[in-house]
Amino acid sequence: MSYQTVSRVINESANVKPSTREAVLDAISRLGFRPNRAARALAGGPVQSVTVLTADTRRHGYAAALEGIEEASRAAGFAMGVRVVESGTPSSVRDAVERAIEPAGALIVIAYDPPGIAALDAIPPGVPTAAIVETPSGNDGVGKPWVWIDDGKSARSATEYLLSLGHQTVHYLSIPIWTATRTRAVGWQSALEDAGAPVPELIQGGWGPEFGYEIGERLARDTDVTAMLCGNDDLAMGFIRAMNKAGRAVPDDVSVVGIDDTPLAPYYNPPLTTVRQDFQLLGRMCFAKLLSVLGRETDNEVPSCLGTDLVIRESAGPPKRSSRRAQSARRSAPANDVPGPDPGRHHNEKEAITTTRKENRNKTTTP
Amino acid sequence: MSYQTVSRVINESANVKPSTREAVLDAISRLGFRPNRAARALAGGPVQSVTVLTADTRRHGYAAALEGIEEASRAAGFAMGVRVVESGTPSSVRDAVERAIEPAGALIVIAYDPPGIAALDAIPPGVPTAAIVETPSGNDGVGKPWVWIDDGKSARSATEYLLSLGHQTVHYLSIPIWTATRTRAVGWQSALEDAGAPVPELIQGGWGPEFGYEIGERLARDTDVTAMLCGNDDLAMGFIRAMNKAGRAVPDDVSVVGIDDTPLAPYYNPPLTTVRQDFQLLGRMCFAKLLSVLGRETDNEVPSCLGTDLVIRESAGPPKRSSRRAQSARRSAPANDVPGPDPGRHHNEKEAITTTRKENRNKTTTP
DNA sequence: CTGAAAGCGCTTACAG
DNA sequence: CTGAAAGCGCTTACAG
Repeated sequence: MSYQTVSRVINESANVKPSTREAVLDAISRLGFRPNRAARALAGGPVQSVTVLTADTRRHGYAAALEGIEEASRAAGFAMGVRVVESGTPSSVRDAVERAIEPAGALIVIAYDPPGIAALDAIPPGVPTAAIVETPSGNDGVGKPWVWIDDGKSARSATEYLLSLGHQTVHYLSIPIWTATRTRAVGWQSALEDAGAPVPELIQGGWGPEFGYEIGERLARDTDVTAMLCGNDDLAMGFIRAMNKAGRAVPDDVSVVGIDDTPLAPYYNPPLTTVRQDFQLLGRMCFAKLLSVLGRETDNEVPSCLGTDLVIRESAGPPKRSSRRAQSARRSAPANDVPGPDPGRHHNEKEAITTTRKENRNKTTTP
Repeated sequence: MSYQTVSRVINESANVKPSTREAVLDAISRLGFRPNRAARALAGGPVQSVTVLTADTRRHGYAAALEGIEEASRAAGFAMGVRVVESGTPSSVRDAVERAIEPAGALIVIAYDPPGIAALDAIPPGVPTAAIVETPSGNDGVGKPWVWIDDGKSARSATEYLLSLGHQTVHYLSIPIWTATRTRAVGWQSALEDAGAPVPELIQGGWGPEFGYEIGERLARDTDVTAMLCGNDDLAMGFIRAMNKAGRAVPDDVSVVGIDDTPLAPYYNPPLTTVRQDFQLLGRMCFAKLLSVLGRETDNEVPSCLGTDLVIRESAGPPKRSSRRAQSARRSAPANDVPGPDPGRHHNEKEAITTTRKENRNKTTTP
């Protein structure tokens, strides 16, 4: 029973007599043997680890995706590394990529921002890679080991919901826009255009609540703003806080809808109406893509695009002081009948706390 | 110029002629040479990677610590892996530990919960390890490569602050208590005892806002509760939300103080008074401990214990309907003069948004 | 100061 | 089906 045979058993190669396989397996468990990853890697064994290249580890989408990747990779017996890429010169990005490749052999990159996109671009050919990206324009994503969330639809359905409540138009406070695709902005704008509503100027913010707060202060006295869609929940919370501070009530004076459905969204004051995006699942999908790149795909094709769901809570409602046009449109605004966290069923958080509601297509604004 | 010489240059061993060192260094940068980590590890080279064993990657303390570890490890040229340990049988924990050791050679464990504590216990001797732990009782922590936050002081200063506002006593909604030390609870209780205030029964919750919400609903009608200290900000936010839902105003009807100072705390409604605990710095300290375990310590001794700061915002104030004893104590309650996020300086978040205030020791309640 | 040697623990062809 | 051989890229003693 030589070492080579052990290797064969471990790597599940064919051509091992069942009885010797048994013997080896038995010895392995008896002795607590565990193969040395470094030696395997050196000898050219199969890749058993990923490192995730990302510009951030804390913001909702990133952290949740990381969690999903960790779960999936652990389930597959992979080790997972994390390496933060900072924005920098092309050569510093290349350096970061090299250092990420080296211990792992396979890469996942979260390409939501310039550092991430630069890192994805800098990966030398031949390195097994999967990526979480923003919605690719056109057919750019087909055939690539990429996954994304259909956030254009997120913005669209949130905008449509706000219009259906009777708002004359919907303002949009965006997360930073880097790519040419700007999917969320496009979803928002096209929803307005389809409804014949005026398209206000897009407001660019950052990722954190401080930007929402800052913009909120600036807009607090602007009564034209009755409905605000925010590019993520953090922006929405910062914005709501600024409104409250300025004495404007949410949703009575202004409706606010976020995007993401962060863990705190149901417990904000008021509970945040938002669009749920399941980044954790996205992370798992991305790892599945990587597995297929490595030639270890499961039977079924791994999907690339993940849908979203509008979650109606209490931060949006019909406009209070109706303008001329909103007035006539007010008739069928759906009642907001979801009063917040369900007391009795909090353990079953996902199901109990929120009411999910697929798109609401009642356009209430008339051209 | 043989390979051995290159190795010597890379590992900064002495005894290399300056001119050859130059030549090697030059060739390295010209050729973009990068040593293979697997081979180094195999050949018994120095450890250049850590894996972090943790039961969670998303909750504030964990995620922030992970971020700090990542930064510090990257700065030191280390690769960082993350492996989630679930609670399980001793043998499954041991297995997780083995799998974490193998690709890295060095370990950091976040031992805030049973899985983390079990993992720390299961590490075989000889494996370089540092840990983030709860405050050790007595002298248990001295000499060990452990770091912790002085959260007993967090709870104490928050309790003292609430008492100084004129509250007769302070209730405490705890995060889960696993260890015998229960530092936060002890800090709270001793602050009450020192002030001669009655000690209400401790309420045990979980980590997430849903527990705060649940307890809040249960206590909403209990007017004895005028001041609530929560074991973390998530609990505090859930609790406040339940109060508001039940028609009780914060801080007018009940004061709430959290612990942590999460990124959203300044933007909650109302902005949360809380005790800042810098887990990111704690993560960096922990990595420094690991470096010293590996014999690569910096000149200065790495500290083990990290202090905290009370951050006064708007969720706590003097009691409104004063009870007999609080009445007489009401005199010197400090005014709450921090109105929330500072509009003009939001980029400088840490400095601008909050007002930090070291312990406030005016005991206002008399025995 | 700098080569030549041996070995870290595995894997992949190659013989039997 | 299962050994013996060679090598992955480095490092650490050992000679010079």
